[in-house]
Amino acid sequence: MIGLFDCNNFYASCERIFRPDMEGKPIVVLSNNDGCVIARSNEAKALGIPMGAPMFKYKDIIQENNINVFSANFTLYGDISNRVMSIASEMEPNIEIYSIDEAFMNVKINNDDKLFEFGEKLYKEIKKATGITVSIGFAPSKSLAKVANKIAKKNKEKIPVFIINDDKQREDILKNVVVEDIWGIGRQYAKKLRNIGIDKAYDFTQLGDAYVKKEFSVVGLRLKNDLLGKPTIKFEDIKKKNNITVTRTFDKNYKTFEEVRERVASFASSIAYKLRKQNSCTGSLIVFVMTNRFRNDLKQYYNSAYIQLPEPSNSNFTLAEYAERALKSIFREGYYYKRAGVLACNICDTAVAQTALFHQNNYVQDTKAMDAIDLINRKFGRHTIVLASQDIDREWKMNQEFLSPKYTTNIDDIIKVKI
DNA sequence: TCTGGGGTCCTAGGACCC
DNA sequence: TCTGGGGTCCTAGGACCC
Repeated sequence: MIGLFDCNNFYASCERIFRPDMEGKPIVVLSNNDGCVIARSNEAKALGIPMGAPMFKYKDIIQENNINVFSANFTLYGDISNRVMSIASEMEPNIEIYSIDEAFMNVKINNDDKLFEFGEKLYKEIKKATGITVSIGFAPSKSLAKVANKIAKKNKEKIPVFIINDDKQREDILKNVVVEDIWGIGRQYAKKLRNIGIDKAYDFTQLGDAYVKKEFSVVGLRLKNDLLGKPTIKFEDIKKKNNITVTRTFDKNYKTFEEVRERVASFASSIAYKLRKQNSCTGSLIVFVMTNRFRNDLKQYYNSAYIQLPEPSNSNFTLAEYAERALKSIFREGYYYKRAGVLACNICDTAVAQTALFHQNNYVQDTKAMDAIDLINRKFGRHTIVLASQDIDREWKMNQEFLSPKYTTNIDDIIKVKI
């Protein structure tokens, strides 16, 4: 059976762990730069704050209702996530971490009572060790586990575990699931289905294979079979990322090449670091810049450049150098830039990276330098050593007005208890 | 004034190879 | 009138997920 557990209101719950006074009170968590609402507690949802709400448009509602606001603290969320995942892995090592707050598990139990027991134990262990509550669904396939998970989440009073384990029950449930709620059916596909009179997940599973494939591609066909209880969407344990992206919206408009270059160099360094963490290199980069798409009064510009590296690399030096070259090719004077990003494509394992025929890179030296930099930055803080092209004076600051402490990762932020 | 960030997979078309 | 068959790589775009 496939299990799926999912943390409830994850970011908001993380903020609550060390703020028990926030229990039962509305909380929202904002995106970088305090731009949009990206997480809400149940109380905030009930007050009608939608997902993705721009902060400046909802300021009044937030104040009137005394909603507690937090800036995104991804260091904290990432650390809590690691703890949750490691507890789950101890109970079932066959686990696919699907996102920061959810994971599939391939459990070798097919008895409802035993499954429920397993789910209950998982719920309690995670709750006890981290303070986070999860909802758990079990079913023969991934998409059905998603459905089961959703039902479990609605079960407010009991232990949130739900099992789909027989055909009759599965059909009855799918007859009550609207197409919008199917995992893998988004806005466009839902519209398409509604247009041909398909409203429920069950109706979708009754469509012909050829038709589904034509209209929704092989992805849709896989989904159909998966919903029929034939596990078709593969279970994959830990895999490396095929793409790594670092993009940011700036706190203000940038006009000069130097300002944007600094950001791009930092993004490239950050990508290099992420590559090293998963033992990968990238063979090429994409760099993009764009103006503020919400400002109709300003000239708009978007451009991206693809650049190949002489050979795959995960060195800050190389990536920053080539990212800058790419940036040079697309940067135009006279615009107000609001956002830029660097993408690593063609990622490969470091061990099998194909070096150039006339290999001239200082690969060995770079590797040693990167090891040393990583070690120092781990010991003394993330920005102890940066490239000269990066923001040495730390002028660039994200708007983070409501940032909570890094309770679990920074020794100075650990809470003090008076006895 | 202020509007996030990071991923996956698939398809189609163009340019190329033998 | 009729014009093979089997590939690769790259780019762009569209759909989806959290």
